[in-house]
Amino acid sequence: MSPRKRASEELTKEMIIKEARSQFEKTDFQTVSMRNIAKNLGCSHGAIYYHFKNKADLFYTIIEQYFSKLNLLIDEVVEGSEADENKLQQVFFKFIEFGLNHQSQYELMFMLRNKEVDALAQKAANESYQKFANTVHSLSAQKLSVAEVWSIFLALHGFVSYYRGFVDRFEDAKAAAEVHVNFILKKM
Amino acid sequence: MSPRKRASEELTKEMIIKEARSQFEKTDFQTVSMRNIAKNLGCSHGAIYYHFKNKADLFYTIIEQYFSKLNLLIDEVVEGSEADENKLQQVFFKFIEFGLNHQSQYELMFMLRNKEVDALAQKAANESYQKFANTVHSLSAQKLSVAEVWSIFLALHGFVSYYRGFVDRFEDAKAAAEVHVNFILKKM
DNA sequence: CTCCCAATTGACCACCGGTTAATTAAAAGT
DNA sequence: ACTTTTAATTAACCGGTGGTCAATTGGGAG
Repeated sequence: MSPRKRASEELTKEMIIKEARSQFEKTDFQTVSMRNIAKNLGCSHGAIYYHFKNKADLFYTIIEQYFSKLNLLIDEVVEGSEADENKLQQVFFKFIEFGLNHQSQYELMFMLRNKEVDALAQKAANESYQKFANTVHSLSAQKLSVAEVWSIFLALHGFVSYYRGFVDRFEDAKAAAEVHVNFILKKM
Repeated sequence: MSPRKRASEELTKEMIIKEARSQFEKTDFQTVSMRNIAKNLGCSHGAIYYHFKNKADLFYTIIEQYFSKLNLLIDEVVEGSEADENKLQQVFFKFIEFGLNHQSQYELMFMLRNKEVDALAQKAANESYQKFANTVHSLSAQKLSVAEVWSIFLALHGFVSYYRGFVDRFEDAKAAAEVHVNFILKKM
């Protein structure tokens, strides 16, 4: 019936990503659908497939951006002017904050075990962890072992993966996060 | 066409639970479907609804059993004859082992954030945690604070929730688990 | 031997999902 | 002005889900 619309209403990759990201802020991967993204954009769901090969393609594009974002957060802390001890604490904090303020993304980045998205995401996740590990290692006073850094990561991950969905924003778990981070710091 | 079968082939609640549990060992909650359970049982999916109100009902029944199982594992360790220090370590181990050998169940017990199953499961989860916390507290040499026990739980949870899906059985992560448990035990 | 009723079936409902082929129209190129 | 390219729409396909329900079946009770 209604034909195509253009010029003023051109559909761009960016628009799709933006909408997908927005839906993604509210629910999880499984729940977000191509059809719903299209509906909210006021276009047909078929149109999205002109810009993205498939759902995994679209979502991996988004995930990549969030890995960059996380890496950037770590860099920012490192380039700060505080004492290393404080920086270390801040890195832990930032990680938790990121995880709880981008829960759906964190899920896809570090929790999803899914054939579709995996191969690519796993690689990015490993790289991201390497950055984290190197940073933690170089910031710690008495140099930590590889295993210790890994345990630290797991402990942080445990915090995020538990409070995720249970709490809406990082602020709601800030106090608990403080306690947990101190617990980790005590172990080193 | 094919008529009803009875007596020899009677469908019982136990059979349904068994099959659901079995499917549940292989995939997650979302993936396991009433229809597939029925197919594997050689009955129609409608029949299942005669025995269980709905999917959540069926699955909560299963989850309850697994909470009991976890509680039992903790009890077994406590009633052992070793030193408290060793018992503590064993409790941590058993928790991880349970989590990785019953991944889908663990997911439903401690990870799923879902309106359907939640209300009931959350209560059971809290009770189960209380048991864990009390046990850890009473086994620790210099008595741990409530917050410390919680952090320990989160650290263990981090291990399980990371290796889940990444590894098939506990054995595949046993070495890593040892390292992680030692990290947690350090300085306490 | 018949009748009852628990147990079971299978069709049906109303959704959801991703994906794709055919079609249309706007914009760009000539 | 015309063709070509490009971006969008449409509608259908295919497969899945949970859930309901009238009709049926057959085992066991009387």
